[in-house]
Amino acid sequence: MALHTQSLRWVRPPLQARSQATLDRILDAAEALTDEKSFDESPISEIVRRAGSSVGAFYTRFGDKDALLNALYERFFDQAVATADEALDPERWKGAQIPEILCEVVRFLVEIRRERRGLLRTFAARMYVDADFQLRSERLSKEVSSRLAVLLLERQEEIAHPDPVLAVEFGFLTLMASLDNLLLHEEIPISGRQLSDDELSAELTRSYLAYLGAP
Amino acid sequence: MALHTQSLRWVRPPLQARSQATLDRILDAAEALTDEKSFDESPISEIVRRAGSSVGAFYTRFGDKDALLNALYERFFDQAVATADEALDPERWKGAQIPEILCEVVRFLVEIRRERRGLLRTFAARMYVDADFQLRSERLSKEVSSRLAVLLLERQEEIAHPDPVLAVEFGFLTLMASLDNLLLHEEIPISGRQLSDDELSAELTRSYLAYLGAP
DNA sequence: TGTACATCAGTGAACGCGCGTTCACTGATGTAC
DNA sequence: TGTACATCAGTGAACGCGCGTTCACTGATGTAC
Repeated sequence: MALHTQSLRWVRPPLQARSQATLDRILDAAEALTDEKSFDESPISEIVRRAGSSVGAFYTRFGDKDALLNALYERFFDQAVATADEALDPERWKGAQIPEILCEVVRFLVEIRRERRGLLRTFAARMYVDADFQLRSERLSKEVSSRLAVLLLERQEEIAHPDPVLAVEFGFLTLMASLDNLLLHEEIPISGRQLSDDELSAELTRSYLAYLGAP
Repeated sequence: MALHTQSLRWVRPPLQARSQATLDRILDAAEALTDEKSFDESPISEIVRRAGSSVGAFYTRFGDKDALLNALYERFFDQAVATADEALDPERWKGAQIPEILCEVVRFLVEIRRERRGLLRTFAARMYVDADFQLRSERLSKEVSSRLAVLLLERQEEIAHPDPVLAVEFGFLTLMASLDNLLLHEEIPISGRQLSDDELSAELTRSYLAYLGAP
């Protein structure tokens, strides 16, 4: 599985099913904790307690606490790329126009941010503080962005922006930045009230489309 | 001075010129350090050493380390609001159209992010981790946003978006989010190369204008 | 199929380092008479 | 104008807590013959 191939870089590979299960439980417990407090505020002792494991077991898998965060990131990365591959498969969108595509993509990105809010918040915070981590997470953005680019640039005649290649990527970065700001923090009221996810998606889609110069 | 009025909430007020100077030096040293490492990685001992002060002096001003961060924020807040008041004064923009205004505003916001990168990065990271801090820094965004809104909504006939009030604020949030993502991290190459500040400003302005539905 | 041995996996108490915070003390500034 | 006293400001060594990490040990799994 791609998951394990990637994680190898941060985790001593488990050789028995038992230790693989322990590893998974530790990752799950750590991710669950991100919904409650920041990574720095989550001691290893608490993570392993929730995982029904022990500190010693932790250190047979991970070199240090940072390796855990990186492993969490790799796991998310692999899942995200796999999902993007499927969702942005050109076959799937045959005959569709750009607005249709973006509307769906935005909706999907909003949903993910809801589901894995704590984890993504942890990553977002870390990026501002750790340049290496930022580099690694840029890779994910590029990975998704390039797949989306294929789709949109096939429909270049719908794009009025003078530099479509730039526009697609820049617009995507803007979109991601907005998503992180709007959905990973506490609720932010806009023009007096809290926007629903649908309204938010609609505005973000509208913004991306307008920037590209598509209908 | 507004600066001190605000800071009162986080700082025991200095009664002598000498202690005011010490306080300023501590704030300056702390802000300078944000260019080198994160706030968490900057021990009080190092901050005060750079300020030519001492740990004890620190604790006669600040209740704890958090109070320092909050004081830094208050200081920035007051400066930012004062600047916004001046820059977005309706008098100043008599006869100007929206594109002109936004172009200037974006350019200015980019510049600030260059000048105070470390500080803003510290704030950005903290927001993801500390809900109280986020609330406080939302106030700044609203403060600036509302002044910009006055300017733009005076020119409502230039705005095609069906809900101009929402559009102005939402567009501003999107703009700020993008600025933070693009300028507070390490350099991010876009479509193969590093964009200059001018190119970046141009794209961000174009994006905001397009979303509003202005020329 | 059973036995011996090697390696993997896991345990949790103990260690130790870093850093925020305290505190007993010295020096500077201001004020009252 | 000088003196005594109170308060403010500053010093830096010492404390102590939290938490990441280590380590001596037990138990489980796999393998060779």
